Amino acid sequence: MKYKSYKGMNCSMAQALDAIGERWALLILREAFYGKTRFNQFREELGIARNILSARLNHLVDEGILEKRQATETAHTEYILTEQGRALRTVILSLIHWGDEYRPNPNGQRYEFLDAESGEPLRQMDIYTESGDVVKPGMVRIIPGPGLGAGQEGQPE
Amino acid sequence: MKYKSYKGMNCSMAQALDAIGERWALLILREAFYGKTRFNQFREELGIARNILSARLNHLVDEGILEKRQATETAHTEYILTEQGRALRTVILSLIHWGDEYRPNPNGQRYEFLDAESGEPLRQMDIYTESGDVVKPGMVRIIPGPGLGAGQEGQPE
DNA sequence: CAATATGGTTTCATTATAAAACCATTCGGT
DNA sequence: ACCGAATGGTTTTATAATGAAACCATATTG
Repeated sequence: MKYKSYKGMNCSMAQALDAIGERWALLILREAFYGKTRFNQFREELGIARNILSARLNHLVDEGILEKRQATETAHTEYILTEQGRALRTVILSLIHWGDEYRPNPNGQRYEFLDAESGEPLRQMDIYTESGDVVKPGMVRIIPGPGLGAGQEGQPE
Repeated sequence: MKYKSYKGMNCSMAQALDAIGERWALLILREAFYGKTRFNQFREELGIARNILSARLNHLVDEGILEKRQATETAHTEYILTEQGRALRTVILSLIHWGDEYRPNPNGQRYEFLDAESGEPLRQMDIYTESGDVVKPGMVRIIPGPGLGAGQEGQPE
């Protein structure tokens, strides 16, 4: 793969987008998050071309985000989220919340989300300090870390 | 526009990805989040081709995610996050956190994030119930909402 | 044993991206 | 007034990714 890859940027977000930034990848992962596991489930739900779906699933398996399994007995293939894949839930839910807010479906939300244990609804995704206060938009301060060559300073939004 | 656009899926996450899912878009928005505002700042920081950067900036302006301004006096152009754009901070920070965790930069993080008011570091992005409990991976329950159902199943095209 | 389900791969036309060249305006100095 | 650099683009042209359709190989079902 030569066209893509933001490699050479030693930046973790670019690496993240190398793993999941291709067209369809996040929608596939959303379906996985919703519990879909099979090739044809993804295909039918998303209307994605077979060859592209195949390429994406292989890529996500290579990246360690999905795991490919042969279901015993029934002998069909399953694609299951790994721990890395499940860790993308914050990305997925942030996107869904943003879309619900700024690009809403005229018929209302397709799904609603609850805590499986308590049955409580979820909070909107937000940014918190370690002591639990909400950080307001524009109030994130960005400071250089060890991975940056000394000098440049990031500014608040 | 035939290649892009996940239209026809009446799903807010697909709409979100139509707005910000193209190659480079999220990296541009990250730079905007970091305080960059100018064409050449984006270009130099990201190494993106001028024509593509131009196309992306125009698209993000059309989507209402960036606002284009003529800086008074100095007469240079500025691209500023709108409220919609700032609301993508949860998406951006989720991606950065995931990348830091699973695709770390060998030299360490490029930036660290603090609450501008208290100076406190930020929590890892996570999912919370309305009463403030963390929802563990795999413990989100997804139930059908009003947008699902009646004669509209993700009919592609 | 034929039909169907499943999970693909191959081919080819279309579309997006990247690099480089070119362009127009403004600004700062002499 | 003139020169050169800075800024913010647009226009080519080659290459790479995508999408649709056709094809294929096993398994299972009836």
